[in-house]
Amino acid sequence: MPLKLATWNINSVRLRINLVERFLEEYQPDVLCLQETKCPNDAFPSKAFRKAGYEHIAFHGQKGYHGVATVSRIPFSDEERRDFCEKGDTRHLAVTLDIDGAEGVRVHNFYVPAGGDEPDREVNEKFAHKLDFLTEMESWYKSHKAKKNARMILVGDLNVAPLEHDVWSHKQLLKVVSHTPIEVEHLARVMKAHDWVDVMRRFVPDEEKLYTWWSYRAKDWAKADKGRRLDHIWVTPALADTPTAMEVIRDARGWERSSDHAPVLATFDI
DNA sequence: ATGGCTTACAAAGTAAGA
Repeated sequence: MPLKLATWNINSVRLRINLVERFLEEYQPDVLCLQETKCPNDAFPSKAFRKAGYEHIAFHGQKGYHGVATVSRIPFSDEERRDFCEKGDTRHLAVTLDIDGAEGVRVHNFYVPAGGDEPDREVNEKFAHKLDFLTEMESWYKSHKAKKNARMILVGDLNVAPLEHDVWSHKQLLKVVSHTPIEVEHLARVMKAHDWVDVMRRFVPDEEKLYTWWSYRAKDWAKADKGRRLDHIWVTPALADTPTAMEVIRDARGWERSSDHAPVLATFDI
């Protein structure tokens, strides 16, 4: 069956609930994973999602910042919220989609720490946290590897743009957090831990520019086009042959009072 | 000219994003 799944760093789900509704209406994903919901659990706008046909809702939020949520038209079970780095923050949520004739597909939704300004773990504890978070992801997925045929999708704002053409200027961003070699190495180790497949780059060659985030600070973000690919969709080898389409919904970045991230939409034949 | 903006918050400036 076809499965349409989207990931979007929404930068406040309450402020932009109208944009989320528009996105669901126009693009009709089966599953939407949100990051930076900035919303405590008791204030999550579940009603709007149910009204839009997304009856299956899981969230993991806190006051003020961070927060992830997964909403779905397909039933799911086995909700899991892992506390990476024992910070007590809200950066991970996993569910298992109940898909016919299969043991289910596990969807991991991540919001990896941004890492602050200075790319040096000795002087910047936010950067240390980011690297440690990635290292913990690596060891966690290594421990999953016993289940070699696990059918998993990993999405979210990973806050790392790994390839040269995942940023507008490789040279100018080498010392800018999100594109430094040490972050790229850490992310590569996470990928290797379960032989994750980079779904977005299956559809766009490595030599082509591909972004999901554009700063609010540019006067004209579309014209400057100084983007970065911070948001990702990965699958385990068991699902490597299932992706049939992928699109960055750049249009949504231009909607009135939009998030600084665009949604990424992928279709699978599961 | 990448940081110029944007968000949440028991609210004026602070923290956070990246």
